[in-house]
Amino acid sequence: MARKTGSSGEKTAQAVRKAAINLIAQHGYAAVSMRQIAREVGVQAGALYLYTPDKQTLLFDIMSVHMEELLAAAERAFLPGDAPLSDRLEAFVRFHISHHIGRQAEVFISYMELRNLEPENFNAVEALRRRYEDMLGKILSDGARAGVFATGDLRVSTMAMIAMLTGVSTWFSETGRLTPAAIEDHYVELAFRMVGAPPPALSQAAE
Amino acid sequence: MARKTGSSGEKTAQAVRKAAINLIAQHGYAAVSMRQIAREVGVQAGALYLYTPDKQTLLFDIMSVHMEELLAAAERAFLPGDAPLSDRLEAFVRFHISHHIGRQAEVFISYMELRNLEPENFNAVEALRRRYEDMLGKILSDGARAGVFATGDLRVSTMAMIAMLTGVSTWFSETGRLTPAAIEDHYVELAFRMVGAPPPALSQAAE
DNA sequence: GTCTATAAGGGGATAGAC
DNA sequence: GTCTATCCCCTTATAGAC
Repeated sequence: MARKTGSSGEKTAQAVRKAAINLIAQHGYAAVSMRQIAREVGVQAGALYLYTPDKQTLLFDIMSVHMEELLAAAERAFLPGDAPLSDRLEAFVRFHISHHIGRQAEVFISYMELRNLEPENFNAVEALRRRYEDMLGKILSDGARAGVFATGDLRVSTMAMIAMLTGVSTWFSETGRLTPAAIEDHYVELAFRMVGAPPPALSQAAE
Repeated sequence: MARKTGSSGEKTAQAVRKAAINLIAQHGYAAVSMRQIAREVGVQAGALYLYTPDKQTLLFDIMSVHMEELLAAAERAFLPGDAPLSDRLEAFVRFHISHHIGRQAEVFISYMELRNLEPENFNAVEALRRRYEDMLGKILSDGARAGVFATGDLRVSTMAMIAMLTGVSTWFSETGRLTPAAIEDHYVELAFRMVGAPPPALSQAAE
């Protein structure tokens, strides 16, 4: 990713990406001009085209890199299918919260700017998102089949849990009242109760 | 709201509002031009300024009217503080889901376009949103104090539940597999389990 | 690798005719 | 109540100097 049009400085390429992420998260893709990004980086507007063929590709790269990092990190954090279901759910929740807490700008962009992707790019990003959702879907469906989780409609429960968890990025603040660890614990508790299972920190007894 | 600059046709005013809502929800405030809105309405761009003093006010009106309608409808749907807590939570969840299902465009705008509001307008909309969140917060804190709901950290639980419920607007489709009534039921179940209370459809026994 | 200059077009908003 | 015409500014992207 981070497609170069020439053999330019890697440092500047990263600065462009970072500036674009911050500005787009703050003001929105359509509202941010290439001149603004250039000013933030400390170069002239024309120089940006050494690092991206156009503005649309810059957005697509931000979103697809974010989704690919999310998937790769999720796959590393995931427990195999033969691990206890409560461990698998807990690992997913803790991973999702901690990953999202440190990436508020990217998360925001990946939700908000889908509509500004050209159709081909949109489909690519959506496919990655669906793959991620399915990782939780698999845990919940395995749990429902095993009688450990009560999911009702699986798709609704999956979407509800993802929405609940991702919501952390709308209010989390580094300087806030709660530590990331405390927030993780809390969401683990909520997620377990949501599927009618005893939160791991409280007890191992059946409901 | 829907501030007029003159005494113009109410029908056109509504058409402008509706076109703006649909276009902004689809493409984003910054990406939609006044000319596009005018084309959708079937007038020339200049004529729009009979119905709004400027583009920013058009956005603010859409968002503040949406939030005020939400609050007014919520207050009508709400049960008094002396009603059973489970009834109050169920009423909130059913109201929230049904209200949001029919207003996907407005809901989307009210989340996405906050950053495009000028500071004064932003503060006004945020105050309305906070008032709405506090309505759920009150139900949960009353329930926690009565020992009926397990909320852990009240603010986290409130934000998590709002995020879970509002998420319905990202995937609901009129032509989808599930009816609004079935979706409502499902979210009621999830919400009750989330706070460790027995879903009303299943039983009235304490946990 | 970055700059300046510029092409080509779209933006919000207003004036004044009808 | 709406239209046409227009002002002035900003946009993305490219060309060519350094």
